[in-house]
Amino acid sequence: MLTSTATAVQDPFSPDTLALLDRAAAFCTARTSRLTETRRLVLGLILQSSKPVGAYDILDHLRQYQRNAAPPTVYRAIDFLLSQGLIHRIERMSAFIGCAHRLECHHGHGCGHRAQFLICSGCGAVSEVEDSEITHAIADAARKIGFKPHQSTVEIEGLCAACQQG
Amino acid sequence: MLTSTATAVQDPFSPDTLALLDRAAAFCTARTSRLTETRRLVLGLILQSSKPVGAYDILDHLRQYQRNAAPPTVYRAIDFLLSQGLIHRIERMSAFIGCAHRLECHHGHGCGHRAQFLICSGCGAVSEVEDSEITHAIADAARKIGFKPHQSTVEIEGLCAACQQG
DNA sequence: TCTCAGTCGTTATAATATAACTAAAGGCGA
DNA sequence: TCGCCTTTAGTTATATTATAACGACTGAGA
Repeated sequence: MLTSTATAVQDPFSPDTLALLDRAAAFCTARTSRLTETRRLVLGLILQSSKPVGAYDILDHLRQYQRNAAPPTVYRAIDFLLSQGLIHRIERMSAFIGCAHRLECHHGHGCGHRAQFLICSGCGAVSEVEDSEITHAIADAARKIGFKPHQSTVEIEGLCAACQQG
Repeated sequence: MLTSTATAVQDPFSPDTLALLDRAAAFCTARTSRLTETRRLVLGLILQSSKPVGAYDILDHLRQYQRNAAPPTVYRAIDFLLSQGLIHRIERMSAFIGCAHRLECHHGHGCGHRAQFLICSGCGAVSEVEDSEITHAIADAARKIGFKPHQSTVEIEGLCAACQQG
């Protein structure tokens, strides 16, 4: 058994997060994309947070594990994770959250990417929903004016159930 | 009649823009808010553009008329115009466009603020719609999970009718 | 083994936005 | 009109978010 001198910092994640990271690794393997160590750390840091996290917050935490991490380190990982649909960017906050549907649902990995986000101005938490009424309404509205939609951002700011009690 | 030495730059706006600025001035007067000269210039510069404009683009142009304009000059004007609903921020672009409904419709000034934006990745143009299906779908989805919505951002990226021809 | 695509380290800088403090201008009641 | 107070604007500095550019390393396949 190794003792602690010069030992690298332990993997910092909770069992829940570790389980999600395992799913993410499997997901990437299936797509022949590579969840490298840096990418895995960044994803873990995002998943670990109950709120969206900014790139420089991620960087601060990442530096506990990789002393020479720099902004491009984080942004490259973020770009990868976005491209795989493993995280989402919340535009209003310039921050990132894990994708609930990629990693948490048990219905397989094929779910669409038509997510909407509910941002609580009380506690800062963001929940992701996939509401087909919204999705269809958007598609219809676009079609009506001859616009061919490719991707949409829906961010709803307000008060979550818990914060309405306070 | 004054001749041109040291004359201030002429008001730079097209007749269309000037008409909109007149409406905006009336709108502000009615609300007892003040469309000051700087705010009017910034609004004019935004309205004049067919695409969303960034704060520093505005600043560059503004400096033709106010040599000592600085970032806060522009951001203060933007904050005011946003607060009056005279412009919108396009989150995905960190840029601003005039509010079509405040200034262009002839149905009075009371229209709601539940706008959605269609962003063309071909030409960069953004059009604003107010689609009640989308608005209702969002309200319903929020209610379903006990979330009290306050404001929402809907930005749909894709190809406009014209750019689909190309 | 060679090569190529992909990934990462590193430095510098671009682009967007705000803090903080001072001064001027405008509205308003006495 | 005067003085007071609120709003607006000038100015400097800095915070925050994001990308450019270039070289080195790595791992997979020809």
